[in-house]
Amino acid sequence: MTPQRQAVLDALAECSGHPTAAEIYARVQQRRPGLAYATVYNALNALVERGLILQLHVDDGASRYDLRTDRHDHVLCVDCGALVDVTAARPGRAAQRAAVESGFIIHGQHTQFYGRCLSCNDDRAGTCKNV
Amino acid sequence: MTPQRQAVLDALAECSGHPTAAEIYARVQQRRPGLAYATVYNALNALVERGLILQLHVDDGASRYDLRTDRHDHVLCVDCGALVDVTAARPGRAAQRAAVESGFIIHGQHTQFYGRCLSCNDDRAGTCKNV
DNA sequence: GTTTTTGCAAAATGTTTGCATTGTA
DNA sequence: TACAATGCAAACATTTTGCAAAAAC
Repeated sequence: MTPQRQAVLDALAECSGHPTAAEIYARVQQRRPGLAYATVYNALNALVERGLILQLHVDDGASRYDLRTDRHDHVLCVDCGALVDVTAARPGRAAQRAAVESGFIIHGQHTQFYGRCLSCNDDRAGTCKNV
Repeated sequence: MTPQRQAVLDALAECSGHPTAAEIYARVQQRRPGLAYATVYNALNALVERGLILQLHVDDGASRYDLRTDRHDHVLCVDCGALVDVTAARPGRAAQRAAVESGFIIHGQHTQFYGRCLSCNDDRAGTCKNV
């Protein structure tokens, strides 16, 4: 754990929600100006490999990173892109059935829910603050 | 539905599994040489918008496209990248709990299972044909 | 003293855009 | 005629790579 990686981890902790690499880069600049973009990616990849953070692929944009590493699922607002953690469903039956059906050995699972957040649902005018 | 979009749809149907835009582009070249890469993307986006195909974001690489539009889930081999359809779990309880927990109105859900396919599991030497 | 990491720029990858041209309703 | 789609190149966004210098073990 180098100072740079710690700085990236700190920046991730300070960002609310599930920031992208770009957001983490912007935040980390406040503490360690000049830290290279590539180093942020290096650090993020290293942290993901070590299991200290999660990398999420919620849509076709940039990856988002998540400090929470226990098993949990996510709800995405299709209007504003807000991403919220939710308690994971028990793996149970679904994983077992998927294993039988596919012949795969299954290690994990992640469910992504799609919907509309409270703000986007209340006012259809698009004044949701998360946009 | 233009001839180009039909050609893209045909190419998708001919590709086994869940091809990327690049694979679809390569395949469509056989029928309509010279069809532009951007047109393939245009066509894919138009088809996704119309609900004729699905766009999947399984990892940080290229999007994969899926002819199957009924609700179903996917199993990903973390070694070779093979992606297999499986029957979707009933939405039921999990979605409802996610809605309560997040305050979102939830329209849909997709579960991604992670594991290892039969080939990758049998021989750890990496002779899996899907790689 | 060897191995890993950083920093930088440049490359690779995946996708979209601007715009003139073509085709279609 | 109007409207949308194509084709092309170039732009854009995201992420990785190559390599020299610096730091860590």
